Amino acid sequence: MKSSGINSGQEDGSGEPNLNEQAYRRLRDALIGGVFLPGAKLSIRKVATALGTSAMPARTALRRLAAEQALDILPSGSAVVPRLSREAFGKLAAIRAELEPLAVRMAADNLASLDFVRLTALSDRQLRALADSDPETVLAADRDFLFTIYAACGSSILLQFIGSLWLRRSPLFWDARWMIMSRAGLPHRHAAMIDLLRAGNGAGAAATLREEIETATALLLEQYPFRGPQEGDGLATLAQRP
Amino acid sequence: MKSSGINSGQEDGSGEPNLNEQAYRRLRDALIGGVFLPGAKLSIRKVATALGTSAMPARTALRRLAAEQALDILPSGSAVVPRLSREAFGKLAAIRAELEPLAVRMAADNLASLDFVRLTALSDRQLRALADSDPETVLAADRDFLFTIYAACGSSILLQFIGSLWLRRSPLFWDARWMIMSRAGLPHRHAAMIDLLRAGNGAGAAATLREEIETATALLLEQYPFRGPQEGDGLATLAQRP
DNA sequence: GAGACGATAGTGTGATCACAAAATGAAATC
DNA sequence: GATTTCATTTTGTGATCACACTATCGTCTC
Repeated sequence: MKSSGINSGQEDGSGEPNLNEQAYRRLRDALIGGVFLPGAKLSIRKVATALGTSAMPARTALRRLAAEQALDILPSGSAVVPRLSREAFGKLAAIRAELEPLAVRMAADNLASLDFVRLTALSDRQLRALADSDPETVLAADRDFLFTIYAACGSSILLQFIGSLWLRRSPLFWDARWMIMSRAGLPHRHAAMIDLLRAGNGAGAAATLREEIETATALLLEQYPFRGPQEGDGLATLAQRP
Repeated sequence: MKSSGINSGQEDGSGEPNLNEQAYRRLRDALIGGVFLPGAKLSIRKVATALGTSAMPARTALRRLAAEQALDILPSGSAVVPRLSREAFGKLAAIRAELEPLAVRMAADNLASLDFVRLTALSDRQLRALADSDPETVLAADRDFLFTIYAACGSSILLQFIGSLWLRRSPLFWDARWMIMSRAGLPHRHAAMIDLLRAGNGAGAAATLREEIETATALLLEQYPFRGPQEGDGLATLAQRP
């Protein structure tokens, strides 16, 4: 991926991530890692304290995540981790089912042999984690696998949109991780996608992914207790994370 | 559209838009209206002066627009109006061709008779503006027509994504407005879409829209002088707009 | 004319503050 | 127990400032 000289204001002049960017990344990673439960309120001052910064970087990061749809804003102005209704989750999945296969199709001609080495390793890693009942690694390997493909699509906007969708539903997915773990057939599809992509069949790989998204969505729509109980806000855990 | 009690931090307690939101809307509308040329730099202090606020609302609005992909951020941290390459424009259109028909399909069952009255009026308005050689109204009627449909899709995220795509390519579209005006067949498709939607054929309307997006994209990819000359930054015009 | 250098102006970032609004908890009332 | 009221605390917003970095411009040298 070539750098276009355009970034998101993420580094100071020396190339180090500035405090805005560090706060954003830590919050983003915390969202992905299930630190916050759906419905958790994130106060600027409390996040700043947990991150060890003044209020400004926390505020900027929270507002950025809100603009990216990862967080909602209450009428009071407070940021809150989205609590997805069954309907909202279904619609989010419908958007994913359009955008992620598009990214696969766009990426198909750009994947190099090093990418395939990496994809194979990630697929294997997921298999092992599944056998080891390690949901965190299963979810991470899944994410890394798909984003390795998407990274080759050549569209930073498309990557951003997909990232937003993943962020938005991360808390729910983390909450549902044991349900997802019990689902059969997951690793075979990644291996199948690798084979299709190797064979130059981007459309086939895209269709396989679409089916995977739709299958996972149907499972969750059927089994996940939308609007389950919520406790705690996760800020103590945020302060402890690097 | 029902309010979910969740907003984007856009109003103070009394329901008035706060300064952040006012600055955001004015900048957004200025982007849509072609006030800024692609490549124009938007300094926080200059935008604040033009808007008549302190730096904070301007800064917040610029960062929000950047997070939404409407603006890019240079390595220096300055916000800049995106200058789309031919490739980037083509990819942006590919994303539109996935998301906007999805919105039409999702909206099809939710459109009410008042919506059709409005859609018909907007289609007629666009016809008149086309006859009157009034590009601003043509583009505005096109936008209002489509967003009237999309508003019924039931997904705030999808609306946000589509809005982001429209914002990002607005400066270019404004620049290309006379080229777009010369294109034949535009109003017939909106009338056809209305008929299809009335008949409950959301998939047909979505396919018609997809064809429209792809036709317009092909025209611009062929004829628009990507990386044309750029002058001025538009900040004086921003200060004058309400 | 091209490039390097230095001075100056402009710029974004992060910190901090004040204020008004929202949230919270306790006490009183029904 | 449920609701209302009130006092207090918390909270987001907007303003302002200082600082370090970036951009610009003018001058000098080759």
